[in-house]
Amino acid sequence: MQNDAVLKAHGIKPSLTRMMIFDYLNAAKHHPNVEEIYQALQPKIPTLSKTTVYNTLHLFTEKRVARAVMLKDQENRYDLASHPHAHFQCTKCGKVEDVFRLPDIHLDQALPKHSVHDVSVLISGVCAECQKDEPLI
Amino acid sequence: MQNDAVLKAHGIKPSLTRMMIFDYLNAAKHHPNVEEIYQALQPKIPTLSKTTVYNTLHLFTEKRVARAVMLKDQENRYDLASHPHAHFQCTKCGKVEDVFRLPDIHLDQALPKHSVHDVSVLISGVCAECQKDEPLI
DNA sequence: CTATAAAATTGTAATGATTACAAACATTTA
DNA sequence: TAAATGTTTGTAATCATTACAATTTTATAG
Repeated sequence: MQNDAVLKAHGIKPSLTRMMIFDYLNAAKHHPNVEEIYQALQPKIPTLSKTTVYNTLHLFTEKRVARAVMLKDQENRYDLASHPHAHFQCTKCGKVEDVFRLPDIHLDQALPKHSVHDVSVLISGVCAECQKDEPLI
Repeated sequence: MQNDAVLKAHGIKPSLTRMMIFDYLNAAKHHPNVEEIYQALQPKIPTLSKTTVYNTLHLFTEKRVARAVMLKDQENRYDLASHPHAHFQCTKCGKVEDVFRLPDIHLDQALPKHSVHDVSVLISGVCAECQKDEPLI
């Protein structure tokens, strides 16, 4: 599928700027942040503004074309380390719930040469409460 | 184990401030941020500064008494949504690697009433490169 | 082909969490 | 008791993100 078709399929009008941001994400093997995307594309789109990059990424995320990668760059909520568990965050109301009883994730095969200290699992979606409020889409 | 013993066991001197922050985390069922911890404890410790809360949480995290919870509050790195995978971030060099071949996480039993849109897995530890550099502790 | 409306893009300023850093204070050790 | 070490504090700086209004571009109706 061509890139513009991917955007259209997600209900996004494929403007040039959007296409180029999509292309950049598509080619990037790392996980670029806004600054990086802006610096990379600004020479090609001289009028590009950082706000547009923010807007576009928010749009992509909302329409599920892209997703935000959770990293420890800006950590701001804390848990005692004693009870490992996952977190569910509702995209409607923002509430966070603990999720226990997750299957163990075995990493030995996937990461044989790494020393694993911690595994964070964040599940996002719509909680039971918010599903009552919202009609089916 | 008493709280001060927990701190000592992790090599942290149990000062009053540290004990109270530990107690607060221990009692909190949600995932408080720095502001919240500060607001809750400032009446009890009138001289408390926010910097101390930051310092203490960094210490706790470093000594593995607490851990930072990954949430979508400040999302700043992006991925195309098309290839779900986990991320490994090295705590020494900060490098991020993709991790494929993770076992599927089945959430139906754990979250029967929720609508799950996305699952983010962040593994942290020391990468193969950085293990060469560092002698065994 | 205009005129109008809608959507996309831009730039500036504000916000707010986090960090840097040096000073003040407390505690331990010689 | 003095010196050294560790802890706490306050202020200022940083930096990603957001708010918002203005501008430009694109689509649509007459």
